[in-house]
Amino acid sequence: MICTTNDLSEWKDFPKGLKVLLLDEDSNSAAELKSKLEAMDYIVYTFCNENEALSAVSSRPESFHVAIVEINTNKKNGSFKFLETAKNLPTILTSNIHCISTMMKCIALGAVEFLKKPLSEEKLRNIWQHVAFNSVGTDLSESVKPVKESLVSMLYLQLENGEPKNKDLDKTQDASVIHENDPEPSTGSDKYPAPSTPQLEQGGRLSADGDCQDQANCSIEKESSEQDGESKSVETTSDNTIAEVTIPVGQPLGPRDTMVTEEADLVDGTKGESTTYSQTENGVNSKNSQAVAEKPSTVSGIHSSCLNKANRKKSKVDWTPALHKKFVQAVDQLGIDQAIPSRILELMKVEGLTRHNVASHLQKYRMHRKHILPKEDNRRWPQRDQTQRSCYPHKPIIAFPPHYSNHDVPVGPLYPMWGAPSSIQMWGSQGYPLWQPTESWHWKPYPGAHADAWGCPVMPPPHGYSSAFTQVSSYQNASVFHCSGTMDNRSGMPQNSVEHQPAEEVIDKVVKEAISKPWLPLPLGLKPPSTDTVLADLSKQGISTFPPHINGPNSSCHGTT
DNA sequence: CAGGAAATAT
DNA sequence: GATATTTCCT
Repeated sequence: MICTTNDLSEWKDFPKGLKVLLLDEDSNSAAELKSKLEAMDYIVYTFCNENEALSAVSSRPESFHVAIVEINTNKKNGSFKFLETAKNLPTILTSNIHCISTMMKCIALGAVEFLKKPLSEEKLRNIWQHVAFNSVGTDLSESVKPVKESLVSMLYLQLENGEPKNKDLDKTQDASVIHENDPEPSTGSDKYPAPSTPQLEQGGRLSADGDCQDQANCSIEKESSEQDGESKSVETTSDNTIAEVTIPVGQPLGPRDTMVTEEADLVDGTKGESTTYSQTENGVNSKNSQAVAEKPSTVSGIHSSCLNKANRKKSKVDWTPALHKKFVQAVDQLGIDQAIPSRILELMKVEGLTRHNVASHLQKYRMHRKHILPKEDNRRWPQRDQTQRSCYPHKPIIAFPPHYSNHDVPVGPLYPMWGAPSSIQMWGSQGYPLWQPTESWHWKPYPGAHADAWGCPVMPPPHGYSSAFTQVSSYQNASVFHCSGTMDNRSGMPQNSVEHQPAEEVIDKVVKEAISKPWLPLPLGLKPPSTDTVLADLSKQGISTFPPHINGPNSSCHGTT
């Protein structure tokens, strides 16, 4: 959608050189596809045998930029295996079968797209979008470099193309910009801290609007104003790469890959400089390339690969759900009382983030907690719906807790999902855990996982309980279908605040995990039962004594590490 | 200098 | 109006 047909036609020769691995057991189909792809200048490597394809991928991963795998009814597993094995290779699945669940599964397993056959030129033409142009730390990035560059120049060519006369204008402005902010040319990558990890974030889409001319004329003033000497933070930079720069970095931190991307800013201020922190769950490659340079227009990046630096002046931290999650986890871990900006910052380990950023976020976070939670509490307790929401279906675990009105502390988080009575619903039915709520952080990440981010359990117990959230998410990703069951409404069920309970297995697993690893934070949404509650519970079950270790996480874990 | 709250800016 | 940044006070 970002690219119009026109754009594409102008780029017609763009994908030239992009290497496509084609796996299709039907040689006819394969041949046909191959020729189509080749007609578009893709370089196609055909495989009719999955194992061969896989070995090719593993032996020379850099040889493929994207894979197109066809799956047929009888041998679905094959492609799943491919997906699972060739994780680093953006894989597009194609098939005659158009089964939503299969599609979902494929996506959940990491496929970047599912195309139904027949594959039209139109469909094929865009496959390059899935190439991880910015994927650093992968061989891929290297091999794709030429393509990337090609794309870049293509982009600018096109721009100039559209409006030759602007070129001058651009140049002029651009030049000034560069001079101002760019004391020293060349790649300044080393100067700035790189983000923390490699990820497979896909390159953003380049939107080249023919209209950019308009903006080309826009004024570019802000540039002059400041270049804070203490560049505040987020400066990532890698050398070339036009509009969007994604920096890889250090070591893989498992699920907490974090990356920072920097958008090129548009002089016109439309979407000024902005930095986006985002992370990907490691599980499936998430391909939410949100960071997209709106319009490369004015500040043509072409003249300035140095744009990076020019950019790095003032960037705005975008508290994406992922980033926020990290934040929350950090706060959790520290405990509400220990949660101070500097510590949180440390825990988050997000390159480029500053203490100020965190402080600011924390401020807001606290505010929300104070205002939102109390209300929720009052609203919720008086009702009798805890019963089924409870993790312990057999009985309401907690009697009505006294309403602690204010201190944001004591109030045990309510049950599974507090909060957002209705808002959560929306995503309760989603089927694509991969989707990322792009906007506000009212994001409700995943169904069943928890509710409002703010309302999260970052509570009193010094040892937060949220990290497991990640796990929950993963589980859910793994079982994309579980939610289907949510739909069927058991008649009698009062539509309690939260009906979309995750699949039981998921809950089980999480609970089990929580039980077996008491030292880990509880999953969001799970509330440690109070000691009293537990005792009462046990006694009702005829158990009057209990081993010491059973003591509630709640009351005892004050491990002030 | 850091944390936190309030004022500003976008 | 919300959210992020900056400023100011402690």
